[in-house]
Amino acid sequence: MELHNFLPYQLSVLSNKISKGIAKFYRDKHGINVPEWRVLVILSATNHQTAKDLASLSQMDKVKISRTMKSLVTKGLIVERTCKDDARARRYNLTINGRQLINEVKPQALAFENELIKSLSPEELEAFKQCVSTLNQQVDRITN
Amino acid sequence: MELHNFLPYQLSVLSNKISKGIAKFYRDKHGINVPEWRVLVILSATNHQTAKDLASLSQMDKVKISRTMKSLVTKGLIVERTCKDDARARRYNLTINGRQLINEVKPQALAFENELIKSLSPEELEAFKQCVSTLNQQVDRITN
DNA sequence: CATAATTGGTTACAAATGAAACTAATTATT
DNA sequence: AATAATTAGTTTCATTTGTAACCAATTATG
Repeated sequence: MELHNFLPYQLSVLSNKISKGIAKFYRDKHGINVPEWRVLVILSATNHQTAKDLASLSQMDKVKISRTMKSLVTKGLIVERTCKDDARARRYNLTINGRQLINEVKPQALAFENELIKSLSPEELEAFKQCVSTLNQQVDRITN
Repeated sequence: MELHNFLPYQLSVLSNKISKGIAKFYRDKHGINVPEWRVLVILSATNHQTAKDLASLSQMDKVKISRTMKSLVTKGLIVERTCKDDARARRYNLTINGRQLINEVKPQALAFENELIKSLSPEELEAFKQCVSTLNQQVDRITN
């Protein structure tokens, strides 16, 4: 077994490199981290979610979400509103600033992704994404 | 932009799930973590490396390696020997215990990988690995 | 309807991580 | 050969993360 040929390792290295590359855009210029970025992206598509929703949509655990929401509120990027149907929960919405940030960073993130997948042909990319999806289901099957 | 369609996100989720799945084997039973595991795997293939070598081979930074080596020595899984040609460096070798651990965990890790890639056809897998490699080079190109 | 079980979210504590400053040895430069 | 620059590795400190315990509200059960 060579670490370099071990798929889990290869994926980990690749994924970390990519994440770091993109994080650079929003960390350096806007001082937000990966969990914050993910929550903002989700809210920019489907506003007005609860922490529980966001945890599920982002695949992050509830503790991380809790801390992230607190931080985003402090930074003025989202607002917290009470939840009519459940007094334990609250719903979150982007503020003007939050939306502005997203509108600024999103194109850069997409450009990065584009630059990246430019190295694959459309067919290769399609097949690749399909594999990622298949593998994802398979891990779930194995680990549950 | 939907987070679920964003390749960097998909890869991150997949990679983390897989890593956790494998880490379970060596964490629960042997109390070692991912960096420790990686170093042990490398040493099991090519013993007698310096910290610098291990950092490069494992793609982890020198601080993490430094801490990992210390911990592995403490756990009796590797031994530290002085380096003839450079008094700053030392070389590391697996102990009997270290080798035993690797021999026990490696098959489980490989079995996990096998179970995983079973979901792809040999051609799909080949193409997938090729893409991973291409993307890796492309990230390096972009970020440097 | 009272109580038990569950659920949404937070807090506290320990461990992991990253960046920068640091020490000591080596190599390069003059 | 003396000094400057680089390199191997460590330490320190602040930030992030994970686990478990926790509180309060909701739902289920007898």
